[in-house]
Amino acid sequence: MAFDQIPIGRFSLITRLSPKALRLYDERGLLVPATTDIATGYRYYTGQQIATGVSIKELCGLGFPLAEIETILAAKETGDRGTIQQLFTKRRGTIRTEVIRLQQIEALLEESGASLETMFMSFNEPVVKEIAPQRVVGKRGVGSYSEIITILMNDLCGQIFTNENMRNGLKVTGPFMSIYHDCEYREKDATVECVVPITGKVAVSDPAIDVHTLPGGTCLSLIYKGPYTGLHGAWSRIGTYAEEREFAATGPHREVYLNDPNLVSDEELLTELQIPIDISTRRKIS
Amino acid sequence: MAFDQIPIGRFSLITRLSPKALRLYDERGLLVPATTDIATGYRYYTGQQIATGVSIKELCGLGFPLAEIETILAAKETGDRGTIQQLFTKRRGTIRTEVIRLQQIEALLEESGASLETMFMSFNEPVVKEIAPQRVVGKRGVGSYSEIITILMNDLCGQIFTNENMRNGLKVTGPFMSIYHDCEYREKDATVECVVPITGKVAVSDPAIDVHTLPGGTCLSLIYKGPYTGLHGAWSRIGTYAEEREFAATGPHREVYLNDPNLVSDEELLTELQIPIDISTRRKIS
DNA sequence: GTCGTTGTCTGCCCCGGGGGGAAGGTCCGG
DNA sequence: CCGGACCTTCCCCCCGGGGCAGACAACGAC
Repeated sequence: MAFDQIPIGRFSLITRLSPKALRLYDERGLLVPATTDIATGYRYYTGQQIATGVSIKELCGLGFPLAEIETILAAKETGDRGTIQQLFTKRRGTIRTEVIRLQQIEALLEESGASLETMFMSFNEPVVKEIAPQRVVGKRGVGSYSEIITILMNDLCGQIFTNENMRNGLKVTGPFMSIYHDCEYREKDATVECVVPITGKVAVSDPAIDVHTLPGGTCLSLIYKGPYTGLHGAWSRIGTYAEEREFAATGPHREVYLNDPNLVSDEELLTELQIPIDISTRRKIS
Repeated sequence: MAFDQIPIGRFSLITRLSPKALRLYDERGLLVPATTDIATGYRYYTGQQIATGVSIKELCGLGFPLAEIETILAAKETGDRGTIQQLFTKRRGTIRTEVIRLQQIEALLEESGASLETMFMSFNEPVVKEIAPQRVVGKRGVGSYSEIITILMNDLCGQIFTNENMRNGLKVTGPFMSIYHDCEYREKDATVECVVPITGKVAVSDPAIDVHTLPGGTCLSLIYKGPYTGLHGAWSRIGTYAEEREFAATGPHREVYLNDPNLVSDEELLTELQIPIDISTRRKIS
C-alpha cells in the first residue's frame, strides 16, 4: 500500500494521541516510531503501529500509568495473561478505593452544606502521631473541670512568671496542657493536672507545684476548634474513633490549649486532645 | 502566653502541614507567617494562625485546589456565605462526575476481565472530529458488501498502480476507503464506492473510475479493531451512539481501512468508521 | 524548478502539590 | 562553648503532557 511512512501528524489524527504525547512515548520507549530519519529527526510510523497506538490510548483512558501500559503491551506481546489480569485487578482495586474516598468526601461536603457553622469544626479526623517527652512544671487539683482548671492555671501562672524565674532564664517552650488522671469522666471531683513545658531552672514557693517529665510515645490526637464548652463532644468523637479501631489508652488523656483564650474569641479556640496509646495493641488497621 | 513565635517545625507538628507545604503556602500568599526574621529568613507563626493552618489542612483533605482554598478562607473572613456555598457545590459536582467516570471505567475493567480477547476491541468510544477534504480516485459498484468491495479494490489497484501513473508522479496519500451511498443497510445490491486519496495526475482506461474531491467537515468516528466480519457490530455501536445524542448523518457513511489485510492478521485489522454530521444539529451535549 | 503552505523538529517553561536532598546558616539546652 | 536539632534557599523529580519559539523539511500546485 506504500502507506507505511506515516508522519506524526497523520498518526496523531488516526490514533487521537497528540504529537506531544507521541514524542513522549518515543522518549519513554513506549511507542518508538518504526523509522526515524537520522538527518531530519522526522518520526515515521507504520500501519501496524496504529494498533499499538490505539491500545495505548485506550489504556490511558482506563487510567493506567504509562509504566503499566508498557508492561501490559509487553505482556500482550508474549501472551502473558497473568500479568495483564493482575494489573487489571490492581487497577480495579485502586478505582474502588478512590471511589470510596470520594464518596466519603462528598458525604462530608453534603452534611456541611446544611450548617456552615460547623463546617470548619467537624472535619478533623483523629490522627496517630508521636509525641516527644517534655519537661513540665505543673500542679494537681481536684474539682469540677472548668473550675479546677481555672484555679490551677492561675496558680501556675502566678508562680512561674515571677521576676526571679525571669532572671534565671526560665522559658515556656510550649502551650499549657491539662492532664486528666481519672480513668473515666467525672462531673465533679476530677483529678486534673495543669502543666506547661519549660526549660531552665524554676523556683516556686507553692509546694504543690512540681517539675517532672511527661512521657512521650504514640498517641491518638484530634484538634478541636471552638469554645471549651464543646470539648465534651470532641472527646466523644475521639473516644468513638479509638473504640472503633480498638485502641486502648495507655496513660492519662491530655488537652493541649493551642491558643490563648485571652487573645482570640471562643469560636477560634483550638484545643488538641491526646490519648496515649500503644501502637502494638492495635488489632485493626484503619 | 509568650508562645506566639512558633517556628515552622512546631507549627508543622500542630497543624500536620509539612514544612515544605508551609513554605509553599507562604510563597503562594495562602498562609504567610506573622513574622519573618529578615536576617535569618526564619518563619514564625502565631497561635491565631494555627486555626488557619488547620482549616487549610481540612480543605486540602476535601480536595480543594490551593487557589480555591485561598478564596474560601478570604470569604470566611468577610463572612461571604455565598461564595463558600458555591465552591462547595462545585466541588460536590466535580466529585460526582469523577465518581461516575471511575465507576464506568470499573465496569469496563470488570467486563473485560471476563474475556481478555475482546479487551482491546471494545473500549473505543466514538469521537467527534474534523476531517479535511481530499482528492480521491474511486469507482462505484453495486452488490453485496464484501464481494463488491473486493472487486472494486482490485479494479482500483489495477488501474492506479500502472507504469504510466508511476511515471507521472501519482502518489497515494492515504488509506483506502469505502463510501456507502445507501441511506440504510442493504444485504445485497448496496451501492458502494471505493476510493483512495491521491495527488498528481491520474490516467485510467476504465471509464467508471473518476477523480473527485471528498467533502470535509465534522464527523463521528469510531476505530474498530478486528476482522472485517465484525464490522457490522461496530456500525451498530456507532449508530446507537449517534442516536443517543441525536446526531443526524449529513452524508454517506465511510469506512477507512487503516492497515493492510495483506500485511497483518485478521485480528489486527483496524478500520475507522465515519458518519458525517452537522455539529449544529446536535441538541444534546455528550 | 520554485514558491508558499503546512508539517515537524528540538528546546524551554508551565500546570499541582509538593517530596527529596544538598549545602550551609541558626538556635538552644546543658 | 559545643553538638545536635532546626531552619534557610536552591535545584531536580514525580505525571502526562500543553503551549510557544525558532528553525528546518516536505509536499503540492504551477
